[in-house]
Amino acid sequence: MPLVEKIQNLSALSPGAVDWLKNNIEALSFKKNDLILKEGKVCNYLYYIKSGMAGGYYQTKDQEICNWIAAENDFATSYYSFISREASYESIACFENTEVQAISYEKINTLYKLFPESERAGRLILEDYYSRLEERLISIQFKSAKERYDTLFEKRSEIIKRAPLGRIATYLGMKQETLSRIRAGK
Amino acid sequence: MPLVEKIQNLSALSPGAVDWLKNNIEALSFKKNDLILKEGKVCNYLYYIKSGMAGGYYQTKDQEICNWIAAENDFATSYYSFISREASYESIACFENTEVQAISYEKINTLYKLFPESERAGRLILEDYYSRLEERLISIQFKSAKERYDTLFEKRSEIIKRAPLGRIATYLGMKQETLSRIRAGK
DNA sequence: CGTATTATTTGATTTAGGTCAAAAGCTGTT
DNA sequence: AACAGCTTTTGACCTAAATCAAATAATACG
Repeated sequence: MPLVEKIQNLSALSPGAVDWLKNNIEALSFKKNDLILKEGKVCNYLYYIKSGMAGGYYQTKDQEICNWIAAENDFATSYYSFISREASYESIACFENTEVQAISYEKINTLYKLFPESERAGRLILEDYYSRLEERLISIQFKSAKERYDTLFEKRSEIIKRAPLGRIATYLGMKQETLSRIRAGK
Repeated sequence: MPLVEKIQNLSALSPGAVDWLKNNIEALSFKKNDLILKEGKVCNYLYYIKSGMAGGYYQTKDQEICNWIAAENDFATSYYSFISREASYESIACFENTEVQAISYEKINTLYKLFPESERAGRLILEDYYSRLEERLISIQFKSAKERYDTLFEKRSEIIKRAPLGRIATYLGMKQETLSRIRAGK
């Protein structure tokens, strides 16, 4: 499903908005391990993954922690940097060769001005980010490592299958060894 | 510091916007243990605490988990419900007798229409909520119970002093017994 | 291919914080 | 003041997951 269709599913857009969007979306291609965004830069794009897989992670004293993992038909951006226009503390990297569609912060704002009904879709995308963050907090605070794994397995089995184990582990808030043992059923 | 001044500190408002705000803010008084918002209702107000203390919490299978605690000069609302217009999963209760100023969702939107420069302040308030949530996730995921307590003690000692221990414990993601032992220095 | 490098698994051990149970301290009410 | 009903503290014990260390397995690359 291309980006425009995905947005349409969130909230209907006028034909004019659809046309305008189609002319203002960029298509980009990344190779496995390419960085889409480097920590310290402002994230100027809302990305949408057509194929492949990418993730956002940040550096702590002694390890990289994965914040989110996005696959086909998922949005991907450094949310806080994108909305606040401040430097991102997270980097975004591709876990596979990845094709994305991207729309810049400026273009989105032009879209809002030209087609006010598009604000609703924009808000829905960003709210979705917020509620995912909330869910993640609740999951880390109250679920056991195995429950967190099982939930991800049910909801996003493509991540379990395709993302690197180390990334999945830090995303789920556990050590790689623990994830490996859970996976082995021990 | 009254609400209007607090907002001015975030982002300057025109004299017209300030006047309009002053005429459209409600002042409300709550007693200790009063509910400001009941779980299941849409949160229609952005509250601002003039005196007292309140907190947001939600019910799990076997306990109430505190999401946030706000004191004098803090904003307080059920963020997700307020922005999405959906039922709140959290309740807001007063931990002390509490005086608040409140502005409704509708009035805020009128303000935005009448005085577009006010959008910036609105966005800053909401971004602040998002980044607090992020900080909390990171803290729960990577800091020990004692470190989490110490951080709260440094940053918000009024909470440590005045909020009920059980609320502080669930807010910090630990058991009350653990918090009590940390406090006793054991 | 075969070897180097990186990713994953397995084993042994430790530990932070949870659980359960009871005691001690507070606060408000008549 | 005395009692009831909270909140907070303390003690003994237990367990999930971390840590440390090493062995395999998978992947990439000349």
